[in-house]
Amino acid sequence: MGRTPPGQTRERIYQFVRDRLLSGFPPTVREVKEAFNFRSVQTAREHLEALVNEGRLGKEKGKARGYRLPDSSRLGPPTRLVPLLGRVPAGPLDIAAEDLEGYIPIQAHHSSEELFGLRVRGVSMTGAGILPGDIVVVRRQPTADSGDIVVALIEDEATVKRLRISKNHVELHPENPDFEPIIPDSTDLKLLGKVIEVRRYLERP
Amino acid sequence: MGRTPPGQTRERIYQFVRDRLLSGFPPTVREVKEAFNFRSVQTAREHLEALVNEGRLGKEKGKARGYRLPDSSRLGPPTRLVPLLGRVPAGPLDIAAEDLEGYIPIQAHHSSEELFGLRVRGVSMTGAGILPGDIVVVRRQPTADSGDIVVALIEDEATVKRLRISKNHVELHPENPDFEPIIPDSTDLKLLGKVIEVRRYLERP
DNA sequence: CATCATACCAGACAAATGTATGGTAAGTCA
DNA sequence: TGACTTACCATACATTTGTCTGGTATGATG
Repeated sequence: MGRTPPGQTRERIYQFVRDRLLSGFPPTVREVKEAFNFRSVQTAREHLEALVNEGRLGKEKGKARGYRLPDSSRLGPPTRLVPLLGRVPAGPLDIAAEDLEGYIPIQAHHSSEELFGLRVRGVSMTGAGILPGDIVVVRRQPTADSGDIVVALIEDEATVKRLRISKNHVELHPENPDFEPIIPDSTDLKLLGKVIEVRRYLERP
Repeated sequence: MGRTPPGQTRERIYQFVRDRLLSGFPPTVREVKEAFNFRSVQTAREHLEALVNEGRLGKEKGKARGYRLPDSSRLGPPTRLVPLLGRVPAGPLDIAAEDLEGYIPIQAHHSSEELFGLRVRGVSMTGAGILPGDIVVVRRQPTADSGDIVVALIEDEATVKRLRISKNHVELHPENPDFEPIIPDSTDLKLLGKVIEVRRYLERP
């Protein structure tokens, strides 16, 4: 019976399970057994239980595929995939397939948040470090605070701007001196949400 | 026996299952049954099977939690958690616990890539849309091309700059007119890697 | 040497989970 | 009206999956 030094297989099992969990399809104990060519399910199970006892994995006891990444401050909030949209619907996030560019992984602090990604097309926000081609991650909300960077729909066209609220009206400010603020008619403006994250991919895969 | 118009429950079940799959924990048929207060497992199963027949869900037949998003759903490359470092080691990525600020989820195109995140501290790259507090995602590599944005160690201090390579020497250029290019002595320079992504979190959790 | 901790195996059992069969009820259409 | 489609319910069975009990073997330590 071959046997590895203490801790070596454990570490490889942790990485296998972690990768499976991040890919969205948790393994069964038997899948771990097969992945490592053990002859016994119990071998896999003992490694997994040890990882749970060390706090590196969480677990829903007795449930199929029940191992989880733990909710710990080290790993941060749970990760989920959020749709990257080519076009934003005005209503609820019923995503038509042709509007879906892909998905991006986001650490979501509150699971009730409805998030989406949108690709920036213009240069009106370069002064705020938001360049064409960047992706903004937007939390859907119908209102925002003055000073927030928001995504708004004006006559069915989505735009990223800084919101300025005064007594009588709302303004959408660019962060680029070549552009003028937009003062939309209130019936033409629909605020979609607040930009909570900006991402730039510098390299094509 | 209450009953909804055709297609309405189906749509809500699709969204429930899709969100569970995007969050990384696929549901059992019984979990769908309970989420929708059905009295019978078979009700949930029939909706799920219909979604499979419509091509909106995939499935590993006979497997627990076997429903999947179909391959056409453009999920992108697998996600991994990449360490966010407070200090960059000059050697291999053996991370001391005090240097680890947390983890960020990255879609990794090549599993052999060694990645880390680093928080930007200065204003020398604002012209390139990289602001203080941003996180740069770095792929460890010992060389890069002229024009790449890189992370380099100069006298044990990590800096983010644009690399300029000429015949005789290497320069590290800021993207801010208030700063001068750095022309390091070649023994003082260690190139750690290339910046492949920039992230800005606009909101504290 | 005995003891302990760790890494593995074998087999059986309990529970979770997927699946199948038979059914009711409502709405639409010819 | 009958036939068909769809949305639900009830029950049972088959299979997968988690768990437990008993075991061997190796290396380190007192």
